[in-house]
Parts: sequence; C-alpha cells; structure tokens
Amino acid sequence: MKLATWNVNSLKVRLPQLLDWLPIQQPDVVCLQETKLEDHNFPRAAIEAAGYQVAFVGQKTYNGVALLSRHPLTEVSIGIPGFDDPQQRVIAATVAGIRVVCAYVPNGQSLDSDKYLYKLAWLQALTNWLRDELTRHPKLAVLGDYNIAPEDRDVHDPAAWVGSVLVSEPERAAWQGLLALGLQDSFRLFEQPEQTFSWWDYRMAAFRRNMGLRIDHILLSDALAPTCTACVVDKDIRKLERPSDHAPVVAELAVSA
DNA sequence: ATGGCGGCTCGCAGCCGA
Repeated sequence: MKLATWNVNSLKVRLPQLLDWLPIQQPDVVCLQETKLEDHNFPRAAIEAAGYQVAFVGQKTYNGVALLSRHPLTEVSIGIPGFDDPQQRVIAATVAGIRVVCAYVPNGQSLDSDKYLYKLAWLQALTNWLRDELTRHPKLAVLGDYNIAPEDRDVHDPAAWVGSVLVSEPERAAWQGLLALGLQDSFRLFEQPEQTFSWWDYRMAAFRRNMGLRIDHILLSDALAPTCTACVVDKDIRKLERPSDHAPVVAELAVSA
C-alpha cells in the first residue's frame, strides 16, 4: 500500500503532470493540497479515467484538498469537526481499513501576522480532533503540507531562517504535539540523505541550488508505523517544466489494500 | 534570501504562498 502527498499549487495547471505521474508511482492513495478549484471545476472525470476514486473540497483561488484512491473510499469527512473554517484545508476518508487525513496547514505568513495566530489555532484544533480520531481509528495516516520544518536539519540554511515562519518554536511545538498523540514522522523512520527537502522557492534558482525546506509530511499512527517500509521525497516531478514548488512525499506500507 | 517566481483574480496590479 503506497500513500502519497503532493501540494500541486493549482490542480488546473498541474493536472497533466499528475496524470503522467500516477502510472509511474502507482500510489494507492494520493492526498493533494492547493487544488485552487471550486468543486464544479474539479477534473473528476480525468482522475477517474486514470483509475482513481476521488473526494475533494475546494474554493476559488486558495486552498482546496483532494483524496484519490485506487480502492473504495468511504466515510468521507470535510474540515475539522467543531472548528468553523471558511478555508477548505482538510478532507479525510477510510481506505482499506486505514483512516487517511489530507491536510493543508495554514502558512502563517509571518510571526507578527494574524495569519500566524490562525495557523497556531488551526494546529491546535487539528491536534484535538486527531486525538479523538485516533481512538476511533488506531490505524491513522495524516498526510499533507504542514508548513512546518520540524528540525534544523529540515532547513537548507537554519541560520538564515531563524525567527521565520515555518521554523518558529511555537510551530515546532505544535508539531511535537502531533507526535505526542502517537504519530510518527515516516520520513525519519529510515536513513535519509542529508539536505532532503520537499519545497523550494520558485525564486533564486532555489531548486537547482537545493535551497529548500522539508515541510510536507506523512505521519503514521503507532499502529501503522511498524508496517512502513519506505518513505521518500520524489524530486523528479519538481524537475519538469512549470513545476509545483513542492515535490511529492511517498510512503510504502506492508499492508494489503 | 528577504527581490528576483508563479498562480490567482470580473486581472492589466496586487495579493498570497513559503
């Protein structure tokens, strides 16, 4: 069972890349973020023709998430229950007995921004919800763009990023709060090349110079983590013309679908 | 690194992302 997450930064623009990529990686489940599409514009037919069921929720211009699955997708839920949020950032479903949550955590903009306070409140709401969700679904996977680089080794130049959004202590504390629920960072279950990132700024030839951050993650519950056999960042798609600024993260589980 | 890119919008400049 292969799980993937990818912030596409506009599914309208990235759909051809997605359709090319699906048969190459052959993921069982794909979580997409920043689809930036209203539901009536979602390319359902093209994705179903590629062999995937799909659940999605979106809005114009910003945000928007989708779940693709080669297997039946049940118990679809949208948003964080009890957290009133006009921004479409969460969709969840059950696939082959695994509860899969697709999350697009707010960016936060800067530490003195109202958006930063929203980000921290949002992360607290996510944490509270996942605590409950884990009691209902011990086999839980939370994939998405967390907009948090958990440690300095997830940052190309930690000194340059001190005091910045994505690396601040409150954000990293929120990340630790998620782990404390009984979730594990699948990427760190394995030996990994140093300077492995999942996002690179479009500017300054940042990708070519590998000036990136690791902010896209696959968290697996304690019940699921022992089944994980690999977790990698798939950089190939970031090398294409007109790429997303994010690369997909892919985890393999030794469980049958 | 603090810009420089790229995506979006009843666009033609400004906002946002990260």
